[in-house]
Amino acid sequence: MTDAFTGFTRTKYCGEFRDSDAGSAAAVCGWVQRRRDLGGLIFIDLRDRGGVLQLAFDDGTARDVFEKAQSLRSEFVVAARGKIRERSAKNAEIPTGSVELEVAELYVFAESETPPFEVAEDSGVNDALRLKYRWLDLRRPDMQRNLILRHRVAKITRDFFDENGFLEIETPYLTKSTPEGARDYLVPSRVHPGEFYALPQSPQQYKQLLMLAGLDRYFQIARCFRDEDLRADRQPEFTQIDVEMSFVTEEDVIALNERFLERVFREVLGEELALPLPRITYREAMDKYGSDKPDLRFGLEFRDITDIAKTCGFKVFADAAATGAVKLISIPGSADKLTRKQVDSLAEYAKTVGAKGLAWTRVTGDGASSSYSKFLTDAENALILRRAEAVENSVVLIVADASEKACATALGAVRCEAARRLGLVKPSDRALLWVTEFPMFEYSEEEDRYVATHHPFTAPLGGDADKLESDKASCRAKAYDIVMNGVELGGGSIRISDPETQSAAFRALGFTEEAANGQFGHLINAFRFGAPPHGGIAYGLDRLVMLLAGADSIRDVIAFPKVQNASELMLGSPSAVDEKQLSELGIRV
RNA sequence: GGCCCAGUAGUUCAGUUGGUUAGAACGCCAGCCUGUCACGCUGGAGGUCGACGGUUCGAGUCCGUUCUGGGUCGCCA
Repeated sequence: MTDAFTGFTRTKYCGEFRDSDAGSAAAVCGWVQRRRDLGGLIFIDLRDRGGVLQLAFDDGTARDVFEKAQSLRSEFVVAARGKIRERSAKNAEIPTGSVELEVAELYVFAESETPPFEVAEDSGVNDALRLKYRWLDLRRPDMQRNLILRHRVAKITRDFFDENGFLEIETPYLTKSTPEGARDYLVPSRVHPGEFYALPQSPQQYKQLLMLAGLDRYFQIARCFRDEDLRADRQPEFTQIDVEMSFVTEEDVIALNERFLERVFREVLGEELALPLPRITYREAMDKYGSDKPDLRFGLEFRDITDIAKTCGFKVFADAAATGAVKLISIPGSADKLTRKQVDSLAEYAKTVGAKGLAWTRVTGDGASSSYSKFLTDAENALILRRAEAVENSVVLIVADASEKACATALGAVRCEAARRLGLVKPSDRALLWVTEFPMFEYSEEEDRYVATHHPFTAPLGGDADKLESDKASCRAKAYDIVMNGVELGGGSIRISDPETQSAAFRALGFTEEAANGQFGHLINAFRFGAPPHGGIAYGLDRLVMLLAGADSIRDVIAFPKVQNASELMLGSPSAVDEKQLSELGIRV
């Protein structure tokens, strides 16, 4: 039987009681975490957002209250009044472990069926079940900590940018489809049958227009939508911290954002970031780590042996070196941990990330054993091991590919996988850096043309402006990414602010003037009326919170996420709609 | 669209070479228990081995298809 709720005022959250509260009256409410019925003595762990408090019922408890306590089960919603007292047996493991509530009044506001899984930290329950019963999953303390942390990051964001003169301005969610970039989510228009709004992939164009409008400094915590396949760090709707500023250079944007990150780390983790953050260029990142978002929590920098490979007698190396590259990493102190079998397993992994194969040498106390040395001269083998700086107990891993980029990308993935398997990363390690000087363009095999690496409004690097159309492959941009632990946390750029350069950029991307005007006419037009120099950045809030929380997936820092096939298991979206809705929208079945 | 992993009790898992009645822990139910805090003790209930089809004297186990979830490549300006 439950009690009618006629109002109840808690003293404070369960987890907030301490020694100093002993002797005072208290009222608490929450969910039954656990019942320990010792016969003449009952303990209830009561849980709310703030933590857990032990309720005690004993021979001093009124009989009807005691009997009510006997009937409590997991996840019942209850409230209790009584007196906080010091425990006779203390529990040092929990913050409230030295006190308990001596219950005088007990109310049961709701009973509960036995939950499909235990509401507890580290439950290890199947994701699908957790998401179907997300409201139970979110009762778990670790999930509540994550959502609280997310709130704090959002609060710090608003405080920081407000204090630095930024205005929070909302931009539309119903906007216009742009064929560049990710697939759009489309929303049919009832008023304009056959026409569609698009949900924004980011507020990019609006925020630039706000700069043209003279708002000078803007930020927004904005939901963005991309209809692409999901990953552990990618959801179809996600949240950006979107920032744009006028009259700034890259240095201004980077300096301000370093102070923002410093503030987040200090207030959320209690850690001091060493500023300025390290910076490496895109070129250097690709050359040393085979990634534009390198994980710098461990070393294992690449060494290039293309020159040695070119002239060697091993066809696999020589052929790759002729047009591409041969690169290696050397992992010291690993030969005793990476057995022959495990190296083979890494080679299998390498193939899944695009490598043709993985050549290796294990340097042990007994000398070197190698998958390729028999094809090379002693001098060439020695040269490679010297280049690798391979000391005793090292493993050297080599990738050769006729495309330098494919070689670097594959070895980069192997580098991260090897570090993971060898446990080279401590959970507390954090490595933040800026990656700068991104290329303006990337060649897209699929489209057989150059596409914008960042977006078509990114300004070319000072010295590279004349390469916009003449040397697309080597033209670099005033673009920068902030990277943490191998995850792209955010990225931004200085934007093009003069119409001439913008036209050149569109021409470089293969847009005719008509096409450019058709898609971006509003921006091009606006640039003719006095565009201030401007630039900005956007962070993936979900990823930032994920890393700060130490979560493995952004699903763990989003209250109601979607699963890999982009459906939401609790409400069951997407779902079919009835014919009437479709016909109203002018959509034929 | 491709590749990889998982699916057995409410939950997390084990299940040998294909062979008798599919097990454990936790949870749940009942009884006992006055200082527990993962309380303890005793007893009990609980299974379409994801689904369908096939091979076989016999399938949780082998094969095929499919569904669900996860990871990843492509994709993500």
